[in-house]
Amino acid sequence: MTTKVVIVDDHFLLAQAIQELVNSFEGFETLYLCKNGKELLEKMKYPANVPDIILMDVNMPILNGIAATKIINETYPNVLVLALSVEVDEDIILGMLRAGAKGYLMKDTEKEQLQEALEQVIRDGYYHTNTIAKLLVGSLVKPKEGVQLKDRELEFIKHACTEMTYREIAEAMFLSPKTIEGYRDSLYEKLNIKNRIGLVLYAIRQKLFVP
Amino acid sequence: MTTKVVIVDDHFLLAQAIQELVNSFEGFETLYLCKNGKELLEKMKYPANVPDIILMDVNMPILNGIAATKIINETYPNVLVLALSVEVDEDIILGMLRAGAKGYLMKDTEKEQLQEALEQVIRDGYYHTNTIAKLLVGSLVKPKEGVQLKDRELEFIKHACTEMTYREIAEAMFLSPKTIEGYRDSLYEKLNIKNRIGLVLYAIRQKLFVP
DNA sequence: AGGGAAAGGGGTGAAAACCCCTTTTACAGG
DNA sequence: CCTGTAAAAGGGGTTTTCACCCCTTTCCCT
Repeated sequence: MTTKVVIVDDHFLLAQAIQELVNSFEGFETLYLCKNGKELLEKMKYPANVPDIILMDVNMPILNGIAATKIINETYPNVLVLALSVEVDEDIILGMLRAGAKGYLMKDTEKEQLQEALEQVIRDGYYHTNTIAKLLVGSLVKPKEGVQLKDRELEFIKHACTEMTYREIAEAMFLSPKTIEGYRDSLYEKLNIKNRIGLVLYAIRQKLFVP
Repeated sequence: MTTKVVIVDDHFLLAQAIQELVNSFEGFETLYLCKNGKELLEKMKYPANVPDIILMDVNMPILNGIAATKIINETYPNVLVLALSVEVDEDIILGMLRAGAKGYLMKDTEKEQLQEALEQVIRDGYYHTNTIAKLLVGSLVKPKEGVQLKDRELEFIKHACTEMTYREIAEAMFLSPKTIEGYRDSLYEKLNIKNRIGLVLYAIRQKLFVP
């Protein structure tokens, strides 16, 4: 019996291309392609459309890979999700794995490695390259220093990433300038930074603010 | 006679996949794949390896698409370069076109569109989607406000994107704090910004500084 | 030779940012 | 009801930044 694969990727050219690759592997066939997570979930409502393996892109519009994977894992625990991405961002990779992806393939993978991944994930239930394995270990060593930011602080940070003065930020947030200064000071403490530039850099690196 | 195509992309899986697509088109065949511009130029030293069309990724290590395209265009003016990228950054698209690319394909292109592009570039010498055409017009309308920054100013901007005070920046650049303030003030003027945050945002958006 | 950028340096006052510490307010839990 | 805690607001003093002025030196170009 052949293993049924579904490819979810908004880069349609890539999706079609991978489809041809997968179809060329013995014992594998592509059921259909999807452009995003939403489309995939719609399809999978019909039992005939539930595959064995989903090759899932991470960066997609509408319903991204992480969210989609999470839902898949809860709804169809027997479906194996393999992440497929150019993204090398640690947070994103870990996000996918936490969401229940059984492996993470870079898009510069060789043809043979894709086949290997598909076969291993069927056999063992997971597939991890050395790169990803190393990352996993790293994330255990450094447990992601859980600096907990409150809603109001996040809002403030976003404002701080503009040319507004603190007085203007205070007005925009309907607070006293002094309160804003309070937010700022406690953030400086928590995040171990010295001035507003540090705050902006933190925000950008944590993707709280997109420049 | 078949049209010979070469695919240059460090995402090897994608490259292989596109290869299979291209080979499935009537009248086209893939000569070989390359992982970057350097590899391509090495190959093309042998006349038998000079293709009719190059499908060129933009983001590559070692020798990127823009640089490679420029060299190809000077050395082999008869070779048609089609850019192939996920990149939607206006500067990069324009860079590729200025470097001599005959078209710019998004990686979410449909199979049929790729075939169309290959055929049209052979027939007419170019291929542009509506999206790209619109971009081209836009770039003519807004002639890229040529704010000319001097070396010393660029150096200062990079320092300004850190938690250093101006005094510290002055020390790092072996200048008087006053000179630094001079740079700052004239940049505020030139760039039409009000404070250091604006400068940081400008630097990031212009890719002078990568966070 | 002279005019004009470009680069480096300087002064001052006002505003903003920074830092520490207190008070008020509000509200949940014993 | 009282208490503890956390958000909000504030006071006051120091440093930094900002936004104006000003000057000299160097170097390039016609």
